[in-house]
Amino acid sequence: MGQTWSIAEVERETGLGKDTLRVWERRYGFPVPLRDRLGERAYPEEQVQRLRLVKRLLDAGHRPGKVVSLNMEQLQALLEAPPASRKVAVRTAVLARGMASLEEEASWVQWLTEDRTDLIRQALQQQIVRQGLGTVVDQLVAPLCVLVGESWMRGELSVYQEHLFTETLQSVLREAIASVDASGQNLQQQPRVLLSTTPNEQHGLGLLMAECHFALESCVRFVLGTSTPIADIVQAVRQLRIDVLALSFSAYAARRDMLENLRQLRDQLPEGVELWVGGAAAALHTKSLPKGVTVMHQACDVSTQVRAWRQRQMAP
Amino acid sequence: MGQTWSIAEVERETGLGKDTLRVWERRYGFPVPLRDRLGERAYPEEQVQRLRLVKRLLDAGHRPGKVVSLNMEQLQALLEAPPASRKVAVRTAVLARGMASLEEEASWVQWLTEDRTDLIRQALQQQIVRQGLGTVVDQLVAPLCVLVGESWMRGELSVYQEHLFTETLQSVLREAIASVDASGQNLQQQPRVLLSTTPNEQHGLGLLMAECHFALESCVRFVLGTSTPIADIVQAVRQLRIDVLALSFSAYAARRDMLENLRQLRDQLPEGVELWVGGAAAALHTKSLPKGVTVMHQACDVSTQVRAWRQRQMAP
DNA sequence: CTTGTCTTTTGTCTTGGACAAAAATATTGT
DNA sequence: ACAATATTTTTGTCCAAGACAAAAGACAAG
Repeated sequence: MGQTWSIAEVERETGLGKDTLRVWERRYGFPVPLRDRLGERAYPEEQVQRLRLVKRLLDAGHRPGKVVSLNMEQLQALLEAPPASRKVAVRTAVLARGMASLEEEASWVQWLTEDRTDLIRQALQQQIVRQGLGTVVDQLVAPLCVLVGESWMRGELSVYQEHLFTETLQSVLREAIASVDASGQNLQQQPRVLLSTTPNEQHGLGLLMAECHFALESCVRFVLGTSTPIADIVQAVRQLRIDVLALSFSAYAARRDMLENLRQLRDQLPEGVELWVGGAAAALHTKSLPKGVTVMHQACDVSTQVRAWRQRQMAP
Repeated sequence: MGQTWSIAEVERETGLGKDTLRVWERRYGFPVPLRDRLGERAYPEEQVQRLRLVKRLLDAGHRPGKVVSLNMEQLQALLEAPPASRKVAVRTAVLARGMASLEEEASWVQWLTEDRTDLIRQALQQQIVRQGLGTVVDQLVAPLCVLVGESWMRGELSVYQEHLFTETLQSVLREAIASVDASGQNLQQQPRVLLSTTPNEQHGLGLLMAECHFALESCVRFVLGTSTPIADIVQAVRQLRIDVLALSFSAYAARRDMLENLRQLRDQLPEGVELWVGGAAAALHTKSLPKGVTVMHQACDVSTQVRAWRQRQMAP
């Protein structure tokens, strides 16, 4: 008799809300947890595993009604099939085109499956020296993230390997930023930039890639890290006399939350403060964004926009 | 007529669960939100602000029944008063004793209120060169975190300033770790260490301080970052052939979750893998921990324990 | 001062119904 | 044939009031 999970534990473990889990039980007949002596739901390990696969498929664009009641084999089959939604497929292709060759791709992910983060770190550092930080971020790191996301989706990578990958990238990029800062500052007029993510957004990698470009352009940067409440972002913008607020939204961001947060920010920010957003979130690449929000479709757009900003400051 | 917040927004903004907000309304008569045309709760800004203060008092050890129904002035008064709970007071005193002098304390926090993170960064880097990384982590960084926590509690610091502080520390410590690694490896037998936090624990600073000591002892380190599901921690331990699993629990960790997670880990980890825990969580310093868990009461305990581990490996 | 027992407090879980926002599908116009 | 608009289906979140166990406080006894 294996262990069982409470509904709160399953929420943490799978990222599916309590209300959602209960309503699926009613509608689709899965999951149907056991009950403990108190009548509370007790999910067996096997159902939690199945929920993990379902969550992956939802993130990949599938619909609950189609996948929640499928059994393990059917879920596995779908995960290995090509992306269901056309939108997802297109976006992936756009992002991944930077990678130099198929062989290279294979070797990076291969290293990850073998837990050789030391090799990844070393190779990245070498590439930065050879090609420069900007190029590496745009043409290596960004496509690599997409690749890793896909491999993870297909179940070729464990969660821990993805964590390890993220930490390795962070470490390398932070080091690179530090050495950019050390190599002297440009004296032109520079924007004061605030970098953050909105509440419930825990992914800081996109922010770090953006910071690389801001650092290369010698901007004055203030990094708040992930998941800052809206009210506090606004306060920081005011007190730090920020020119540009840069936000990042990951692929896991809920469309609804993202739009709501952007709307609130645009309303509450002082006149003249620019709002730049980027990241893998699909909703960013649609037209439904509030006015006054600038979208970075690729990491290198940051550099372009900073130069445009300077021009605007010169001749207003 | 100002804007209002939905219950989900208030949950994100204050950290108080939906269920909790509803049950407070029943029991204590606060908050009593307006209702939108649909009958759903719409919290006015003023009540959200009051909830933010209540949350701070709860984190400081006050009890809901005593503080939820207080008005703004009464809450403000309590926040400026000394810590209510004796336990909290004791713990704070222990941790803060490292700081060299009262004047120094004042100036660090002062810099923060003036948003001079550049000065903090610079001063820390200087101190690392003068006194060494280990000493700085134990006697400067750790007490500083406690001080900042207290100042924040009293409302002297904004949320964004606390975020800024955390990011600055992270940046400095990561750089320091990188240069320790660069300065050559010890060839003695070293433990393979996995560093992480359990689900819902977003604070990674404690982990980073621990990593400093592990780095100084030339351990082989794998960093998973924050909030890794238990099952994935266990898998990582197995596949990476880990000797020591190091976890960090912040002051905001829920006692219940922490004990449950530790129990599960201790059950699922392979024989012979050590489980070391540390951090500001009050529950760590009680005796109610499962067997087979080693507590680091201070950051420098890490170095001591690593040396002890080596001895045990030599003569088993 | 510490240790064990009793009482109050407090967060989380329960049920089934409801509805709007999002997505998919059908229908219309060019 | 294709683009824009209208209709239908799907889906997540919210509501209510009640229940109970784990945590914390109070009190007693060694």
